[in-house]
Amino acid sequence: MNKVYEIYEILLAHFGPQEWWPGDTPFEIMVGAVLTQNTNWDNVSRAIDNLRKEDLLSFERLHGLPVELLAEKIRPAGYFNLKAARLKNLLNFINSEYSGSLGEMFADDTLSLREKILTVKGIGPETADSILLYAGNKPVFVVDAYTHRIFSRHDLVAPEDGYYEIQEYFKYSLPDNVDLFNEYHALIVRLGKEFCKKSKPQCVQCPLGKMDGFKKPIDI
DNA sequence: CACCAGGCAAGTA
DNA sequence: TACTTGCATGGT
Repeated sequence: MNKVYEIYEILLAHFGPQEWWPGDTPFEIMVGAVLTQNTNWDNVSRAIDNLRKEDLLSFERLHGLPVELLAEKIRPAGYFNLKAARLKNLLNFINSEYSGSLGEMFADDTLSLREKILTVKGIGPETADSILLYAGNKPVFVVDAYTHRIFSRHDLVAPEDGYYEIQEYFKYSLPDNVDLFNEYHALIVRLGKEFCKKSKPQCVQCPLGKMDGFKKPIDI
């Protein structure tokens, strides 16, 4: 039993299943993955509600919407001009490469699809992996700022480690399972929000605080 | 008032 | 290659 899996079990027991993005369409999940870049999900939710109200949550409707109007709809998500352009880039890519069909896109080989998505301007590693995991149900582990902060504070990865080093660490520590990757990332975000803030290094009530083999609780 | 939130790309040296 | 900066709304 390795520490990475051990932490997963502790978090699941402590928080319960997070049920991220349940019941939504892959298209809506993909849109959310772009809108949530460096942004609180509450704000993203408002933006998605604006799109839903006008029945714009489909490839055809969103692809046909001028970028200026799209920006206006997603204003609450922040960086709205930037994100409108990024969504357009992604939709144009799916249109030209997969005839606008997400089903066709996700039928592609996962690793080559990942490489192709990464060529879209505005889609980086975390957004690409979020789309693959949460919209496409592909076994790809998503690394985010919380993952880096939590696991480096617990001395399981180095502070200078980048996205791919951390992703490899998780990949080789866990079974290749979509549901596990889905739940684990959601649990990490939950833990980060509640116990591992950027400006508050001390995790007094942190559920990981009592584990053997860690230098926890983190003292500052 | 300051700081943060489920990043990314472009600019600088 | 390794930092730094712009992007922007809404909650605490």
